[in-house]
Amino acid sequence: AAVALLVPPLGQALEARGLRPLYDDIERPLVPVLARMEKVGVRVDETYLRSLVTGLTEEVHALDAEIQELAGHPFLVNSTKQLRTVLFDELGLQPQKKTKTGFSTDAASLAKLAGQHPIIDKLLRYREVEKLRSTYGESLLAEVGADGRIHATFQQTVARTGRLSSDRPNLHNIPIRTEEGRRFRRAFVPREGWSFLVADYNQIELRVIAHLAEDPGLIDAFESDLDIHTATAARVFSVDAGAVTLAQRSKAKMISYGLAYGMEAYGLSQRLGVSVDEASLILTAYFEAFPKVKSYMDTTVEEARQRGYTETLFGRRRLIPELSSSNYRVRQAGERQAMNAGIQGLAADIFKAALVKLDALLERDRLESRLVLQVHDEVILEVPPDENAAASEITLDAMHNACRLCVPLEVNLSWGTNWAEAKS
DNA sequence: CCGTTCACG
DNA sequence: ACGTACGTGAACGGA
Ligand SMILES: [Mg+2]
Ligand SMILES: [Mg+2]
Repeated sequence: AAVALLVPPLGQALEARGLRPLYDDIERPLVPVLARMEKVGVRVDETYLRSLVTGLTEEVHALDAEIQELAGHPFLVNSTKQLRTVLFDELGLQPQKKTKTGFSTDAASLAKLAGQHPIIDKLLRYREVEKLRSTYGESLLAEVGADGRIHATFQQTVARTGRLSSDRPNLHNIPIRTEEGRRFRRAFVPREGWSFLVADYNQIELRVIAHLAEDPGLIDAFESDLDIHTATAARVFSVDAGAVTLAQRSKAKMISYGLAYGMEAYGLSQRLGVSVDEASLILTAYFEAFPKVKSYMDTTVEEARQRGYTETLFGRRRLIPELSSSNYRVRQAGERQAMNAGIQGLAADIFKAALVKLDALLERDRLESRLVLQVHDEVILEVPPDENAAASEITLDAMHNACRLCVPLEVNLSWGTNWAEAKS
């Protein structure tokens, strides 16, 4: 009753900002879709998860002892403060970079010290294993409910770009990049006798950039049959696609990823392990090959500066007060946020539209298949054996046709008896 | 409660 | 309120 009083003013606020379609067609219909996913949850193989934890706990324990032995005295390896003292005061290793509170001990800094002392390799391994044990072992186990499933909360109003987030637990950052971590994905399994269908967008942010910037080279690259990074490298380094080296491809790939974040020459140089001068040359070559990407970025920042906010293609706004800060660094950070918001935000809008559409199609066809997870550009469904074909078809349809851009939205589909299998 | 670190897209 | 790549959430240590 009291809530009814909110409808007129909130409705007017939506109208005034042109947000009515985004709300009516995407955000509001998405609420029950996410609610069902939370309620359904995802099944976890608890026994298997526990076995992973056991192995990791043993290794962490051993590494912990070795590290303290190499330090020459007991200390809390998990304490960055104590570790700083050991590395930079006692062992005399060269500090690489600073944080607010002292010298950094992050993995990138440690990696630069590799070979200078045997403690470094042990620490890197310790960090990796301890992360897996604590965050994805113990903590995930504690979230498994009496029904053998994990029920996260999917936040619709947290991320400033319009993305979803997941908490208690976060199911958006389950490991995949290392084989060791990827084992945790195997713990996520479908209902007995059913299968997982995983569908994810191929390069959605780069496609969004191609669309927004209307860059002919980038659009062409997506319409050719070439691998996108190879096609990009060919243009950047002015060689035939067939002559692109692996090193050139990986440089092109790194730029493409950094693009949506407003990466500069320094950032590129750090990630490529080349000099800032070389990185600067590569970045210049990129923007010469794709000039409209450059002008899109510039225009986006300028518009945001004037209005105080960015807007996605669907009208979603993000205020960026940092753009009028008197502090140069703060202002620069604001510029990168402005560049990124329209890109990450449009990809999120498209993905949400796909979720709503997919849910409607599952309902329309009275399928038992159900959405159990989503991760930014990926959906995971559990599917009974007799619905494989139908589920594939509507998932592809919903995602492929969620939005019409000037480049196709390509979707990868795969099946598995666990989350890891269905991603490989 | 903050800072650091690190997992993901 | 920050060096330099955006967006999250979580574990841990320490004040
Ligand atoms: Mg929960
Ligand atoms: Mg993808």
